[in-house]
Amino acid sequence: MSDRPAPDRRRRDAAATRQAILDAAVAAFTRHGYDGVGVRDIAGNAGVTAMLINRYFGSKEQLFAEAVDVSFAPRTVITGTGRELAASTARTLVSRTAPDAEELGPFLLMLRSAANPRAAEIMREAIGRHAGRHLTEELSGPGAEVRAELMLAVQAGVWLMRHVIGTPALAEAHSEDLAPLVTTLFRSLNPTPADTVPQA
Amino acid sequence: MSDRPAPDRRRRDAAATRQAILDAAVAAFTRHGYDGVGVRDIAGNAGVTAMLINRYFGSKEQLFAEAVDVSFAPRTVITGTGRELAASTARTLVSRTAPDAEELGPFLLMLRSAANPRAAEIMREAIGRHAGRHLTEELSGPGAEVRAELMLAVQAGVWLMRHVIGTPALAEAHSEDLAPLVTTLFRSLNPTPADTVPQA
DNA sequence: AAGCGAACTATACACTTGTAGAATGAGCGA
DNA sequence: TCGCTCATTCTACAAGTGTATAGTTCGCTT
Repeated sequence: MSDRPAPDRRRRDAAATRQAILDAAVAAFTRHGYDGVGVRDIAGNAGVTAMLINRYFGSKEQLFAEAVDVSFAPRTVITGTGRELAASTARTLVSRTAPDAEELGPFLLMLRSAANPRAAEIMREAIGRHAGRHLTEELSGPGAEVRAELMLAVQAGVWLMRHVIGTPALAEAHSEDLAPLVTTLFRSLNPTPADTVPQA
Repeated sequence: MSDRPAPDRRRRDAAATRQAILDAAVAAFTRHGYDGVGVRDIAGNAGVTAMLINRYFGSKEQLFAEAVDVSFAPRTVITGTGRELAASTARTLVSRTAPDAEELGPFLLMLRSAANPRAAEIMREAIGRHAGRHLTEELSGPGAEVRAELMLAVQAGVWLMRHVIGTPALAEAHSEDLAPLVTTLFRSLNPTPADTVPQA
């Protein structure tokens, strides 16, 4: 399970090694999930021995926590603002979940690690710290938190069905056909500021 | 990890034992995912030894395949028909994903097993065989398959954020507040038959 | 060049995993 | 009551898990 070749041997550099481990961890956890990777795999991809993980991070769990933080922090869970938020985010989501796309990201990490309760807890906290807060600010109005989390839910669901499970219609759908549908979904969660939240 | 007490000892009855194993497997895979349970756990909950799993199902993987089929087959992934489909399905989804609800179901099984590629493949096939086909028939019009799978995606996403990750706003939301939002989501995927699919 | 602290590795342990093969024991027809 | 069949269990194995302890070697400082 050596997803990528070990980088050139570093001259002994603690900071660089730590970073290499963290990078390898983000990639590996994203591809295989928390329980799907062993510390030996991660260390191997970083070009070191498994023990260094404990030395620099304390445990696999703490490494995961840092990897989650890295993956969730700067990522563009939403793109665009105001009226363009829905369409822009939908386009980004659709293009990133395309079968050939290779820019993975936090949703994949979340989906593939969700089975582990401790991992789920760690990810919940990271969402609160990063994506959730950010999204809530963008979606004004009553119940912004709930609508923000629903928007995350929709994105996670699309990632799941289109990229992880690989449901045929969704996986093979063309971007130009899929984006409008997803845009509609997002818009129903983010009505233009003057509107009120639609009630059923 | 003995989630439920072993049932009373059966008199030697191959069919009943097989069924007991299958029931225990559905429960265990739903709660912990494919990689999160061992055959010894499942067998223990069924009141037998791990070896019987191989005897009756061939392997853990084949047991999982049967468990997936059982879990996906008769479940009500959608409820109601026509104009009531969106609101009815939303109500069901919201009540089932409530924090205290204890009727689990196929979405949890899917989310918690998604990390394993082989499990994902098995589940994709089961969806095509059951839920996907059923839903597509209900959602007429062009692109029904894609919209059906998007509807599954939304449901999976809500399950994920509300029940698995436990994102605070969604987890604590009252049903009467959440159901209308989800209904809106579903409606945008299932416009009343006379309408055309909304374009962005 | 010597010494020392830090970066890194080797070995090992206790445990769990899925599954194979042989042994056991219950229940039923005779 | 015997004896056979098959449901069920026992024992075992090879592989893999996370991590602790102890050892090795690099490279900077003096």
